[in-house]
Amino acid sequence: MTGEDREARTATPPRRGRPPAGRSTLSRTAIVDAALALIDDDGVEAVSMRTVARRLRVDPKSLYNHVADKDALLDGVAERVISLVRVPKPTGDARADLRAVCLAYREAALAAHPRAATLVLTRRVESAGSLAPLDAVLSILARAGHPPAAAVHVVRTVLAFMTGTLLREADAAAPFGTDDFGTAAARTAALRESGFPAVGEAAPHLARCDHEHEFLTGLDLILDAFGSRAPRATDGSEQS
Amino acid sequence: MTGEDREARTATPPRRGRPPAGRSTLSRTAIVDAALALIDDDGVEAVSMRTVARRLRVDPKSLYNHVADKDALLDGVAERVISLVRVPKPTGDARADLRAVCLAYREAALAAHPRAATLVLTRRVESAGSLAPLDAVLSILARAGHPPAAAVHVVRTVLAFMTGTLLREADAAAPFGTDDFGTAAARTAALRESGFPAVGEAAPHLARCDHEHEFLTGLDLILDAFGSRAPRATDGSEQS
DNA sequence: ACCTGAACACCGTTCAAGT
DNA sequence: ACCTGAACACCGTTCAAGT
Repeated sequence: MTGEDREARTATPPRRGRPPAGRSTLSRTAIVDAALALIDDDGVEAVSMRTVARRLRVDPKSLYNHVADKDALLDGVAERVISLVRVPKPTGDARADLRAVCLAYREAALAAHPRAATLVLTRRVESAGSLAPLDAVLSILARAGHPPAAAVHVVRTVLAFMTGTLLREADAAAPFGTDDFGTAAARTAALRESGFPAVGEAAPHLARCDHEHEFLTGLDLILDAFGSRAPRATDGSEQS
Repeated sequence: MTGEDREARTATPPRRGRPPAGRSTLSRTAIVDAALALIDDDGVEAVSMRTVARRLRVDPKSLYNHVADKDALLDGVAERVISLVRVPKPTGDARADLRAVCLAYREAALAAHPRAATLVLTRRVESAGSLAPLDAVLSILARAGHPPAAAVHVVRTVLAFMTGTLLREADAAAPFGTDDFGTAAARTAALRESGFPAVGEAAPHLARCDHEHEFLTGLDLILDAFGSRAPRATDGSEQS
């Protein structure tokens, strides 16, 4: 902070033209880094081409030499975060391995960069860097005997559950501190007075949420459900 | 369009001060209506205080007399769409009744206002008008013998799955036409060349998606899973 | 109680001109 | 190949002044 001040005071006036040979200040990855750091500090809504450029001490328009537009930049951030998923080594126990990948995904998307989570969950990202977790899950399922069509279906169901759950976690984290007491009481009261009988009855349970427990038990439920459907042994072709 | 031109040419110069008595041009619901209509026509990203105001032939700043800010306006739109869910009459068959509410939710959130879907799925809305579907689900579960804590857990798991699934449907609808052939082939090829073996293997299945089938079978899977856990009969208190 | 003029501090993006 | 000055067409929002 004081370091930044000193640098700002010493700053040479912005030079024009190509930068001095080897000193290629800017790059796509540097820009994505800056955007992610900005999101970590101030949230997604703080991202603008101008604020990102400010962080890099660069003219906003310079970004367009490395990134198509703001939308592409945000895609880049989402992709980067997914690429941070540390896919665990498979043990051979399909169910446990699936669970482990899901936990790693939650770790990267939610714990490491909580304020970038909505980006990751909300944007359709399918570029090279982000396919590793998908590949891991598909190969676990293949080894367990699921034909590709069935495996894709499992992936989609699990991913849908995870997206919904993590999205809920992500924006619960924003307004309230993780486990808030006062607001839980207020929310209970509000739900009680809503005029909806069943909502009123369940009010205290609706007002607070143990996110981790919710995630783990929901995931187990779904994995159990798929586990109880015996996968086809070796044959890939089926009647439909 | 020609009608608009004519009106625009005839338009009286904007009058100042309070409008002529009974003619209260503006209201919160009128503004939400206009925003929703705008979203239906041009998508969420087309919404600005200025475009909404233009649609109402009103000064942008006038909106602030009825709506706190743009964020509150978008909340209002999400709430309105949820309030459009037509909760079906319960038949007494808990499983079928749950399924019916979920289908109604999908109908309202996705079929009726597809371009507003992300708004509904993405914003935490808990105000009076949008609690009806939640109340319906909770009362179905209560009647089936689930104690409140368990019922809330079921709701959360099902809602997470629905959020993820409908979000996927919503932004698949945007880029591609519902069932695209050419792009499916292109996507298959791209996934094959990704260098990830399991992804390559499953490429044709990843490239296309029967959204309705995916939704229905996923939902059945989850409902089956909960169905196989016998609900506690009458007693609400348990050991934990 | 509700509207608007003037104004502020922002945006994303283009393009030609520089080195 | 990469940077920037000038510029365009937008934003959300405030506030005092009007009726």
